[in-house]
Amino acid sequence: MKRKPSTEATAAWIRLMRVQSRVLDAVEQDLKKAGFPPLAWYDALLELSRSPTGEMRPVELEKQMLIPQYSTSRLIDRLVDEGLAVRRECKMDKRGQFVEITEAGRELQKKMWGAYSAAIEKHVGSKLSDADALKLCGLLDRLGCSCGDVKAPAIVKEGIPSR
Amino acid sequence: MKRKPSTEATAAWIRLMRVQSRVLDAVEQDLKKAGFPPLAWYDALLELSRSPTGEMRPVELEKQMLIPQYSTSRLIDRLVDEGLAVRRECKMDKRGQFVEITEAGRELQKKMWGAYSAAIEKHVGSKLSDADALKLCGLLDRLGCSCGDVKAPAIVKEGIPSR
DNA sequence: AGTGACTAAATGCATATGCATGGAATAGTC
DNA sequence: GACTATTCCATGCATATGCATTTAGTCACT
Repeated sequence: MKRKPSTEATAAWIRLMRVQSRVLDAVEQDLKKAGFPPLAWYDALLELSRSPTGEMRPVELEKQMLIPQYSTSRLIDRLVDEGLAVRRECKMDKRGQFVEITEAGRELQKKMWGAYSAAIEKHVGSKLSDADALKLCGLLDRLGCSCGDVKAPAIVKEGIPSR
Repeated sequence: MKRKPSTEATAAWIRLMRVQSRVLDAVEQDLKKAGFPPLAWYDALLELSRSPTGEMRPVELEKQMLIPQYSTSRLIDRLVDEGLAVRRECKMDKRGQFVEITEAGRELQKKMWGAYSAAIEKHVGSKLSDADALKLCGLLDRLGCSCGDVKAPAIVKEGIPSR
């Protein structure tokens, strides 16, 4: 295996990091200006709201969101503190628990989507044609295993995406 | 202006975030396993080593790295604490100072590039053809203003990139 | 020369994150 | 049934980050 990346691969990686970081900063700023909590709250609430029963095991949320276990634990803490979710014990597995979204959580998720979708349009949608967006997805898929991912395209068709 | 992004734009954004995050985690893990400090140290040392005089104003470093001022200040603190850089006063502007890379800093930057380049090849280079990498760059450039950016392609030709 | 606006950089305080650890429980094997 | 490895989740401690504020200095204008 080659040990040195080509200049093209290196440039692509650097560009990927810089652009993603810049756009994410802009999106987060838009959300903050609109008075919303961090994007991770939205992501968690979205995953919970998409669950048929409105509840998930923390370990499932952890897998969907691709964050460390201790991050999941603490994110749930914050959602619970704000009344956006509740913890309930899992009868089948006493080690674990369920996290269930509350009505307030569903409301916030919907409201955040309003600002989040506007931010996506502003920083991404207005700069890429649909054809280019599809091309970008295809290229990015080469870098990450997309098969095991949440079916983002299918979910996006619902109009409310997963991250 | 449209308020709602297309499903393609949304999917592209989500994919961008997930893939970048996954690849960055993998790269950071590789660096950590090799016993190196965080990638931000590398970026700062690279910027400093590329300066003709080996020194920069913190505000210049801040602009190159696209990080907040207080992050720059603290990152420099850490580099200085480890003997990788030194702070020197700026005669022309008594408010400011110069940050100069040390020999140890140049050494670390080179050593890190060895592991960093291998990680880029492993997680990016082995998965994208050069043609695809160029396409990816072109698409990403649509999302961010690349004119004012550090001339990454030119820098990459040196074999040691900027982020 | 004086002044107001702006800049460069550090820092206090609060919050978030990284990591390893620990406790309780489950699952698989013998 | 006993035992072991693994899993699920929370958390202590240390470090990093976000933010506003502060201080010292610069610059353009009058």
